[in-house]
Amino acid sequence: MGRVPRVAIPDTRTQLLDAAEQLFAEHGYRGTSVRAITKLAGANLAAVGYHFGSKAELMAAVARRVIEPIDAAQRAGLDTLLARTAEPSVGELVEAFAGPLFDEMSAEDAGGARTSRLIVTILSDPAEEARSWSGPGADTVGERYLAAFTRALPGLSPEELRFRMRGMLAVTAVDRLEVHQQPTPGCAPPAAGGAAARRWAVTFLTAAMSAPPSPN
Amino acid sequence: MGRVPRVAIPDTRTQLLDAAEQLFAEHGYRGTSVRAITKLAGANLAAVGYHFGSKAELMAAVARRVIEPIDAAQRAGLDTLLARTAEPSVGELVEAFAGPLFDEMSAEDAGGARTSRLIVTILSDPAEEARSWSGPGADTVGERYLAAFTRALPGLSPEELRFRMRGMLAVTAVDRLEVHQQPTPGCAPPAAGGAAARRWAVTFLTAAMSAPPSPN
DNA sequence: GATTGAATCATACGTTCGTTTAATTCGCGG
DNA sequence: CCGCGAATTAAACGAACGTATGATTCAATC
Repeated sequence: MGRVPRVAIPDTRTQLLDAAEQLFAEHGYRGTSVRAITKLAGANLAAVGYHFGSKAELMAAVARRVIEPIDAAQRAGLDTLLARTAEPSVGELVEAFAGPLFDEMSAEDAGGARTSRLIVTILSDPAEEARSWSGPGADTVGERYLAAFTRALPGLSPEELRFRMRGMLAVTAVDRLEVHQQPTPGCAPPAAGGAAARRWAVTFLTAAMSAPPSPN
Repeated sequence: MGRVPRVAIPDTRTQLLDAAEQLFAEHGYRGTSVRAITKLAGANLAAVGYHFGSKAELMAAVARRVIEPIDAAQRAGLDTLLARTAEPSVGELVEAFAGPLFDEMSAEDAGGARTSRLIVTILSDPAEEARSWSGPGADTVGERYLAAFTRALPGLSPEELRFRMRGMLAVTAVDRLEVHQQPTPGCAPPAAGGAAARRWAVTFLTAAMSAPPSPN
């Protein structure tokens, strides 16, 4: 289906990816037109169709490019952790899981803001298309962390553990989201920046994950 | 600007609100057309313009109707808490704050799924319009809880406390979101339902909120 | 029974959307 | 110098969008 250029990697392609990443992050998938993307990229309107096939496939390519380094960092962090000890602590697992989400979304540069916004856009988009944007990679690394947390937190039911892991993702994603989108006039900006938020998140999430099981 | 009906409360109006709430929750604001809303409501295409003025004002009305009972329950919970003791515990504050978010979004009925989905839609919509949808009421009750948490958690910087309160909202909203939108084929459904999720959330969030301040 | 005004209706307007088509440009190997 | 294919371009397509308009229905009022 998707027409694929046969030989070289044109510069227009990456410029389209850059423009799409920025605009999708700022205005959402449906709020961004192909015309706006190609205009920002300095390309022709038909370039999206030529290089990616459709607007949806362009979004999928953008999502893959954004998620891949985060996924790799989470995977590597778990690998080094398991290479050192067979039973990592909850705090170490939280750090390895949530840390990359902050490293790739550093608040200092504009790219971090776009990344966090884009991830929330993907996670919260009601379209079924969005479910295929992230790809299967994120699931497998999630399953590995789930197994590691299961060993670190005996006595916790699988359902409650899944709830807590969803909470981890929610805290990192939504926090970064509001930081970047809301000037929040009545509130002083968090001048500390992304480094502080990363510490706060690890503290917050380690305590949350370490909580004893709920009484049933 | 917005034409307002002068005398009675027509049934069409609430049917439009119901249909809009459902469709906005399922497909997002931009993904829902006025035509789809009026068709589901069994009303004429022009009914939205007549009763609400525009699609955006309809969304604002839907958001107000959804958020108001949650806001009232949070306010009432804090009131009864403060009437009993001047210094509520962290766990009590978490229960009073996060509890209504689960009560209004009970997983058993379809309305709860719509509500949670809709709240996430509002929170994550990149449009500036969305910022005015929730109204100022949520801010004031949030400020009251912030003050109460400040007294319950001395030694925590205002910035870190704000981070943690954002985390509370994120956990409840996004958890409910994924529960309802993702069948997650490889995962058994959380048969326990909303009551268990509410206990899990209170446990999770109480531990998170009670964590000692991060080292700076 | 005529009048009034809220409510609903069919319909059209102008715009914007994603996609497609066909022509054109351009670099490079033959 | 020619031709070939990748890349880009201009232009148009049909569809769907939000909104506005004017006619029409209908129950309550005098």
